[in-house]
Amino acid sequence: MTVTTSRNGVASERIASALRDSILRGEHPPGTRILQEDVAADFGASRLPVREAFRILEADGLITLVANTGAWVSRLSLAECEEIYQLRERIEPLLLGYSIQNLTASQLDRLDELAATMQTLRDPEEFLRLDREFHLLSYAGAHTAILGDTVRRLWNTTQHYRRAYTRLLDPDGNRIVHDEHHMLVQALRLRDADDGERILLGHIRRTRLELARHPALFD
Amino acid sequence: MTVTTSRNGVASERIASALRDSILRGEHPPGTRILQEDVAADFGASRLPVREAFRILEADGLITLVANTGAWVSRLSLAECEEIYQLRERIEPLLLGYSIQNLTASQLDRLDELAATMQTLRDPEEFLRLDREFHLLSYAGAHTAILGDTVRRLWNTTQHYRRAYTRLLDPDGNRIVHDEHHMLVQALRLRDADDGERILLGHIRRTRLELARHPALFD
DNA sequence: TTGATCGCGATTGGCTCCAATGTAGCTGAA
DNA sequence: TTCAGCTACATTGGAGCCAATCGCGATCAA
Repeated sequence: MTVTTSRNGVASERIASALRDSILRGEHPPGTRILQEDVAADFGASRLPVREAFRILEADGLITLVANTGAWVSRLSLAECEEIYQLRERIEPLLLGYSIQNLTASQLDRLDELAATMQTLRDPEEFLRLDREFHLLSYAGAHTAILGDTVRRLWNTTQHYRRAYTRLLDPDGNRIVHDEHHMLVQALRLRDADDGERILLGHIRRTRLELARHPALFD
Repeated sequence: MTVTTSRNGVASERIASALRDSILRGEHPPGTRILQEDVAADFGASRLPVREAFRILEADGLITLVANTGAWVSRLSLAECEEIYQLRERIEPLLLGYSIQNLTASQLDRLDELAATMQTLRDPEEFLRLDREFHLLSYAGAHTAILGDTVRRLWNTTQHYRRAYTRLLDPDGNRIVHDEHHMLVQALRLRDADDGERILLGHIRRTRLELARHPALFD
């Protein structure tokens, strides 16, 4: 399941959540302008909660606000994308270490199922949805607020580029990704933190290096 | 120099910036409630830009918003503080590696000066100001947006606890801190990234362990 | 034809008023 | 005395209106 639009909270948070999902689904590519009035009309609200939602998404790094001018879906330079992947190389193994001790049997089964399903998928958008669920679920055992939010923010910021990259992955690249999924789940099952962190680090590093080979995807 | 209230941007950003500084200066201890109307009156504005400023500070982790209820200066649990320090152990050496190549001679001189001044200071608030400047300046050579912002956010979130901790540091603890300052500047001067990262890592780790010995500072 | 300048329209920023919600204090009965 | 329920107030959330600002296009001169 994708992240559903939360019914909790006030309008600004609901709008931010829904807008975040639609940006992550690729409905607004990087560089697209977003008008307060359009969003307000979509949600049947006034512009005020939309302005607050924009502030939330700006802090998430998903949109860029310019005073008196407007809001645009954020673009990344290749350098910024590399920064994010270097950060993830440092942080995610730590988060996985927290998570690996507490994953339940049903969560591990679901991870297996996701890895198997992704192997046979043809649709890139469906792949991205499952990949996101795999990613979030593998960290679900870590009962951390700050660490988890930090990783989630970094992941979201690069979603557009993950999409573009996924669409041009050759069959061999796909095979590597699928192997990594299966190996990671196996390490999680064995509660082998060292092995899990090693596989994860390798995956992130490999992706970072491959993205660097496609500078045309960036500004 | 403290972080000055930016004159750039619109009211909500100016208010957020000024409020951030005053929280970091300790004028609103953790758990303090902040009313929209009070802030609006302080800045001669209506509540609207204040509401946007609150959203910005919430994303910074400095205040906590509860719908229909109010805003409070964030508190940290010991576990969250440990999370932050573990993150910093992973991230800051990376940031220092970027910075060490580009620090100018005048920046290095200022770092020397700061280290020496802090050694003779008696006033904790003045120490915190200089410590913050030292921290920011040592990373000034890193021309990174995302990495730098992430570290700045983590640093800000723990400022209250750094304050409380500084006030109860014994003379021996102070001596260690001062030694670390001087050693770090020396490594920076020699452009010795490995040594700089080692010293920085040791400093953060030591502080994390010492904070864990004072659980009474936290919730 | 090209460049700069002026003005208009589109869009965002901000204020005031009103509605909704949560909290605290009071009243009453067990 | 204590606890439950109710009422009133303080505070936040939201809508509409007006002002400020920016970008774009038209106009004019070189």
